[in-house]
Parts: sequence; structure tokens; C-alpha cells
Amino acid sequence: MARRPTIKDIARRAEVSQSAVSFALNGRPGVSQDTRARIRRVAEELGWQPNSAARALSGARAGVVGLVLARPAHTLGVESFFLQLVSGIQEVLAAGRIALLFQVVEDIDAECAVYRRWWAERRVDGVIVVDPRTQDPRPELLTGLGLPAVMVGTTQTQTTQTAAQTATAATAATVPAVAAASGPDGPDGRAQPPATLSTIWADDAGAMAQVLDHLHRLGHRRITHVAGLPALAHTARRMASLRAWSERHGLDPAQVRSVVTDYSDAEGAAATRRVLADPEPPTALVYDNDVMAVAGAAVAAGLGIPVPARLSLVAWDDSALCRVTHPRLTALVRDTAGFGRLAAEELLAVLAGGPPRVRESELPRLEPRDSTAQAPVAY
Amino acid sequence: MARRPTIKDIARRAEVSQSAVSFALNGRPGVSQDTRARIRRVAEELGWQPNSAARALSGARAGVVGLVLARPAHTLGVESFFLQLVSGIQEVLAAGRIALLFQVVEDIDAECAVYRRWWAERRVDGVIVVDPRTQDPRPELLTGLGLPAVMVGTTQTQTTQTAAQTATAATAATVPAVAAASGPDGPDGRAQPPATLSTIWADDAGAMAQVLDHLHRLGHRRITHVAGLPALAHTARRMASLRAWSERHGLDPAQVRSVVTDYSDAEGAAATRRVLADPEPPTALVYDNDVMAVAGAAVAAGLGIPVPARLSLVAWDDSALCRVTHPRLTALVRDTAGFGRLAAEELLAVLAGGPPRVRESELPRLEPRDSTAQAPVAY
DNA sequence: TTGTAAGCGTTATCAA
DNA sequence: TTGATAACGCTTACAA
Repeated sequence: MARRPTIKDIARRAEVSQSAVSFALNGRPGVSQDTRARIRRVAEELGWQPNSAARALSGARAGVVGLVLARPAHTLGVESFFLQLVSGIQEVLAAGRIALLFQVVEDIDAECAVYRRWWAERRVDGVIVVDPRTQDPRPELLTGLGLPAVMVGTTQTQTTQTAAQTATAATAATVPAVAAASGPDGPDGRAQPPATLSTIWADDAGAMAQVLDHLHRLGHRRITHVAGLPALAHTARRMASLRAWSERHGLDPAQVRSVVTDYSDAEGAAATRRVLADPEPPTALVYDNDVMAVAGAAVAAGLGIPVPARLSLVAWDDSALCRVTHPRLTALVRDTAGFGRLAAEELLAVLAGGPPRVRESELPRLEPRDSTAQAPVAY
Repeated sequence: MARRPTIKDIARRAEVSQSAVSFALNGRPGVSQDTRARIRRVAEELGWQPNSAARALSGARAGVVGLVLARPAHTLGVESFFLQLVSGIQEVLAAGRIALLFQVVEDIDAECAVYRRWWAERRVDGVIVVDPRTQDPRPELLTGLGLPAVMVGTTQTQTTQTAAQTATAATAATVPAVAAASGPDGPDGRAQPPATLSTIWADDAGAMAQVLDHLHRLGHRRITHVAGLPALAHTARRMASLRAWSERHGLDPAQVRSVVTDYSDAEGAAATRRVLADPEPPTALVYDNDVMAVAGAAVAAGLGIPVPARLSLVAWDDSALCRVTHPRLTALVRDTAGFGRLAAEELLAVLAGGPPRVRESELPRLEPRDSTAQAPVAY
């Protein structure tokens, strides 16, 4: 096993001091062009790489960011969302030679414990937080620890925004501006938590309107939204925008509604079976993820209900799944890797000392396929 | 932002020396029971956690293991295999307070570059290597670097084992024993690479025989195996065992064969379409992953071929996918998380100075569902 | 059983 | 423009 070269070796070989090497290699002033070039050459020859532990110890960056995924084991691994997000994140991090520490845990308490430990161990420079919740302990914990973080998804603040405010939101507003939109305190008078964390968010309300408009144009008036976990902020947001949309169109809230699940194929199937057994069943179903949509399609097939002739289906989030089932599912396509890239860029900005910002990702696009059609005239 | 306590703080507070604290906290002798208890208590009070950088720098462990996933972006994220593997790995690592560094890259060259960098930066204590290949540069690279590693999947050595050798392989043989089976040099006289890496493997041959026996009992004589990337060792192994099985049963190699794909839903669908267009199409298809199986089922549905009446389908690896499609797919169920646990345990053993070993995971179990039935009598 | 001190490989602060 | 030198927080000889 070869010994790893250190700056000491380089210094000896280039006949300069260690600090000269450090300066040269980190591109700071105080070294002449000549020596700099020479040092660089020697480092290259020796195949030197900075020892990450030594770097971290001497107060510089650890060169690591963390990501914790809190999911019950049985929910793991079916969604395509996550790996794509990570691949996008790493595209950006790799350029800055930053590694990603990744941990899967069972629940949010374990997740918080991991943040505390990482912080205490000085293991990470910052974290990327996924699956924001309506009641989320993590922003407070992280700001309390002073651990730089970026939230991926909707924030609590945005949950309370109206559609009008959403429409006028800048693509990269600084947090104070957004906070000002609804005042320092929420409409309910409760002190709003200061949104000190940068956030990347997707316009769920806009996306939901897109889906519903599509179905409405096709004549659907009885629509059920098979939502995910209601504790997740984006779920809450989608449910709220469905309600708002239905009010705007003067539709009966009993006919256009959400039912909640845990995102699993099992609950997606069960919810589908339940709503289809209704005396006045919906003519269209909108699923909060691809797995539930596929499960729902299988239920319809099992019940002998033709899709899309008698029932239209839409999947929120596209994946190979939606393209391989028969019929192929109409889906809301998001650039998930792009979402990850944006998150990583924002974390890098925060680590560089930038202010926390709220950045909006590209609006999802509805990809009509074979599972949506005109609503049946009579049932 | 609170300052993180150090052993110095503990030493001051407990009125002992730093080394006493270090000894006490690391459970080594040289400290009395009393002081040890007192030190432990103070550490607890202060919420002390070891600074990972300082630990790593002072020659001890970095407390990190690495995992690189080399997959082209479009193949990412549909398989359930990976996250489950990781969750199993972490169940074991978390107990030893070891973190997992995770990186997604495009190809194996990038993967090797990551190993080199991690080694040079001293970032990881060891790595878990997935997707072993028939021609694999990684074992040599890793042994050369002296970076402890565990291969998850088949090794090159095992690819050359005969069925008989496989059958008698101990569940936890040390590598030298296995190497001895075919002598220090391979049969071709070429010096065999010393299998210095620990390996976790699954009995693909046994699993394949299980699947084929099931289909054979149902009367199937024309069977096509829709394989994955032929460069991957386990794919090669499955193909070889299919050939061996078919010879044993005196079947025509033109009727029982493998076709290769890149694991994607697209190629899975294309292969299915191709083989079904044959003048003598197979009556059963075995897919190397769940995604291709679902894609194949959709193709059959599109062609109006009833499953399982005229065509039987089997998926290698189970997931929610196989249960939500209609009909539900017969699948080969593996304990993937268990596979990950085994890998992590083995890496820990290697890090503790143990010898490289070859360990076999539980034999996969065939779960018959609705996609396999008697072969059609006439076609 | 305890304390002192050297070293791990950087970065950063001083003088020269 | 340079070169010593002191941190950073821990482990570990070695001395008391």
C-alpha cells in the first residue's frame, strides 16, 4: 500500500516551505508565479490530494454535505424520485469536490438525531433536507445548530401563500421579501417561524391547476385526488390547491376531493377500490405518485373498468412505470435531477456565505398519454 | 451557534488529563472504574461527540465507508434493489457509528477515479463495491491501493466455478480455500487474480434452476431469458446456468436461450416484442429485473396475448411493481436488505483485520403469482 | 493509575 | 515573497 504524499513531501521536493505549498495549492497570493508553477508540478507528479481530515480539522471545510432520507422500510425504493434527485445533486457537488454523506433512517426523530450527531462530529458542512412537513421540527433544529441547510420542497411559509402571491413570486427571492408578503406573523396571529433556511420549491398549486384544467376540459366533473401523507407539506399544498380550484370553478366539494394515503402501492390500491365503490364514483383519479397510479390502474383492470373509456388516470411524477403499463399513464413530468442541481447550487451558495433564498424550480409539464380521455357521458 | 465540547473541556471539568478522558471514552484499560464513570458522566452532560476529522487525522478510523453506483442516468432510480441494499447496509453501519459516503457516477472509469480520490484524501476506511463484472478492474485497483473492500455479487472466481463446486461451497469459506479449488492458477494457465477481496454472493445458478424447474413442471419447453447487461458477472452467470440447465434437460439451445439488454424498460420491451414475433415464440419469459418484466407484460397486453394463458412471465427480483400490475407477476424474492446487512458485516470484519471471505446469502425464493401457468397445449 | 507530550496534515498568523 | 510556528482535537507512547 503506497504512502500518500503530503505537502511536506512536496515542500521538500520543491525546496520551499510548507506554507508556500499550501498557499500555492490553494491559489492565494504570497507566492511568485514561478514557485507556484513549480509547486503545482511537483504536486501533480506526486499525485497529491489534500487529506480531508486534516483540512476539516484545521478549520476549513469538511468537504461533505449530508442527506438523510426518513422513510419506513416498506416505502423504500419504489419511487424513482430519490435517486434522480441525488444524481442531480452530485452533478453539482462533484464539480466542487464535495462528497455526499447519505443515511436512511426510519423516522423523523432518527433524522434529527443524525443531524445532531453530524453537527457534533463536525462531519458535514451542511445538509439537504427533503420531504418538508406541515409541522416541521427540522428548520428550527438546524438553524439552532447553525448547520447550513437547504430545504427541498415546499416550506411552511409557502403553504400559507395565496395563489396570487405565488404567481408574483420572483424566481429567486431572498427570504425576507417572501416573509414580508404575509407579514412577520401569520394570518392566524401565531408568530411565524423565521424562514432562515434556503428553499427550493415546485409550484404544486400551478401543477395541480394544470392537471385539473386538463381533466375539466375533457368534461370530468367528479375527480378524486389520491393524495400522499397529509403530514408532508407538499401534500397539504396540493390538497389546498385542489380545494381552491374547485371553489373557483363552482364545483361541489363532495365531487372534487382528496383522500389520503401513505404513498404505498397497497394504500393507493385500497383507496382506489374504495372510491370506485361509491354510488357516484369519480370519472378521473389523480395520484400523488407513480406507484399508486400504477396500483390504481391494476385495480381498475381487475374490476373490469376500462381506462380511459370509463375512468381517466393521472400520475404525479413520471417514471418508467408510467410508460410501461398498459395503457401508458398520463403523467406530470418534473425535472427531478434539475431539482437536485438547484438544491446543491443553493447549498453551495449558502456555504459561501450567501443569504438564504427561496428558489422556484421549473413548472412541471403534463404529459398526456393513453390514460386520460373524455369523461363518459352517462355512467 | 453553540461551541462543540472537546475532550479538553471534559478533562477540565472532570479534573483529569486529556489522555485519561480518551482512554475512558474509548473503553481501554488504564483508568479506574471511578474516574471512568465520572468522565463518562461529564461527557454525557456536555453532549460530547468525537470530532470525526480529529479522529481520522490521528490515525484512527475515518468512520466512513464508501459506495459508488455507476449507472447511466437513464437507468437510475427504477429498481427497488438499490435503496433496500443501502438500508440494510446502514442498519449494520449505524450500530458502529459509521457513515456512508455515497456517489452516483456515469461509468466504471469514473467509479475508479472516485476510489482513487477517496483513498488519496483518506476519506473512507473501506468501500462496498456493487455490480461486479466479468472483466472487472476494481478488485485489482482496490487491493493495489490497499483500500479494504467487499464485493457485493458474484466474483470472477466464482464465475468459473462448476455447479458441483458451488453446491459444496461452505457458507463462509475463507478465500484461500475457494482459490485452492481451482489451484493458484486458472485452467488456462494464466495467473489467476488473487481473490483478496471479501465477497457476498447469491446463488444465481440455484435460483435460475428453481425458476426453470417451475416452468418446466408447468410444461414450458420454449423459454427465453431476457437478461441484463452481459458485462455484469451475475448476468453472465445466469446465462451460463440457463445453458447448463437446458443441456441437463436435453433441451434445444435454440428454444431455451438468453437475449441481452441494458436493463432498461425500453430494451426489455423491445426484446419482448422481438422474441414474440418469432415464428416459434417462447411460451415463457424470464426477466432479469422487475422493470423489464412489467414492461414485457405491457407489451404482451398490447399485442393481445393473454398472460398467463398463452404466455408465462417471471421477474427476477420482486418489488411493489410486481404486485401492482395486473396480473400480478410471479417473482424471485430476495432479501435485499439482508444482502446489504451481510455486506456491511463483512466489511466491518475486514476493517477489524479479519481475512477476506466469501459469504453466500440466502437462496432466493420463487413466489408464484398470477403470471405463470400451464404452457398452452397448441399455439 | 495517572499525566505529559509528540504527532497526524492542514491552514493561518506572524516575523523576516 | 518567503519560512517558522502555532493551532485544530484526537490517539498513543512514554514517564511519573
